Amino acid sequence: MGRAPCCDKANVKRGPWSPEEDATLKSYLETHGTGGNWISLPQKAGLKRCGKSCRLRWLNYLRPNIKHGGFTEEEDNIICSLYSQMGSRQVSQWSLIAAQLPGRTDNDVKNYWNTKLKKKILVGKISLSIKNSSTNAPPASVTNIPTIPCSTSPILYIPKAETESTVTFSDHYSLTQSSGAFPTLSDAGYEPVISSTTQNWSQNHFQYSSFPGIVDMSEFRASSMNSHIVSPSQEGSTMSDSSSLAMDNKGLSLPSTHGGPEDVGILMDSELGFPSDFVNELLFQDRESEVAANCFQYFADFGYVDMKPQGLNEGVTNQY
DNA sequence: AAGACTCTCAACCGCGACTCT
DNA sequence: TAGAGTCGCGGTTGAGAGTCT
Repeated sequence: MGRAPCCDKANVKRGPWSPEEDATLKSYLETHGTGGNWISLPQKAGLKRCGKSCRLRWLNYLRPNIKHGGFTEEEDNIICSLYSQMGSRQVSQWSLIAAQLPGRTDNDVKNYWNTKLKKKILVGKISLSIKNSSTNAPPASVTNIPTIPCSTSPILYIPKAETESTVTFSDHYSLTQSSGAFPTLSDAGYEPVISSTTQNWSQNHFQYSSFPGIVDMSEFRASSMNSHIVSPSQEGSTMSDSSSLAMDNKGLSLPSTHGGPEDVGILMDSELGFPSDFVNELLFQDRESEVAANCFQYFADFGYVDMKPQGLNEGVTNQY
């Protein structure tokens, strides 16, 4: 037995809102507010709409100060950083991310991620793998995330969860350590560098500058014009000219020896066989270097799917 | 020029969480 | 405490616009 419908679907209008309906809803809400009940609101306002539809229309379109389209690079960075921290199945993920972007709605952020941002991220003539979660730790609170003005290095710091520790380095990269189970960069002998931009942050907020054996892949991206671009939400439709597989976080169920169902970040394997993190544009250049060895071990613990570009390897190789 | 294909995003859906009685 | 009603979320759909062939 299913749940009772929220409204009489036979007697409500569906589909796009007309300007008149918008005006009616906006006028009513500006005068009366929601009255704490969206379900009864359309009847009071004289609209033949479902209450949920009214709520959605207001929140996503009519509400004051809503911004549409034209996401900035800074907003891109914030979304990527938060997404990679939260994973794809974090409850309230999109609303939490949207909360960090004034004027943006969760629907906007979600659409933007699914249609544009994933493509930007997935640019690169390298095969990709997806790393699953490192932790069952509670999600980091995002309400206190400081963002650095664009005039400085665009660093976004994610506060530590109770059982996690996170080191942030380069402009976009961080490593999260869960309950001391994985080596950190400081384990490898690197001291944290406290950036001048971090002076108001907690002393736990470390920024690492550069690491031998790890290179910034963003430089590669510019030259990766023959990349395989994937729209995971529409996989299959956009890949007709490529042997690459469309993958997203929900597309794989990876075994984890460390718990958590959420996918956090995405690992790739370069053509050279070195692990990399394409979300954060870092390539572990040298397996043998001290840091890379530690980090590689860190990633290797998770297992990953290795996908080779067409011509190098047919199909998908699991490396669990 | 036109049909096929792709992309975008507003809107809908179902479900878990929450609130109220 | 249980059940009904409602809210708010992520996932998904599909119409229309844009682009390609």
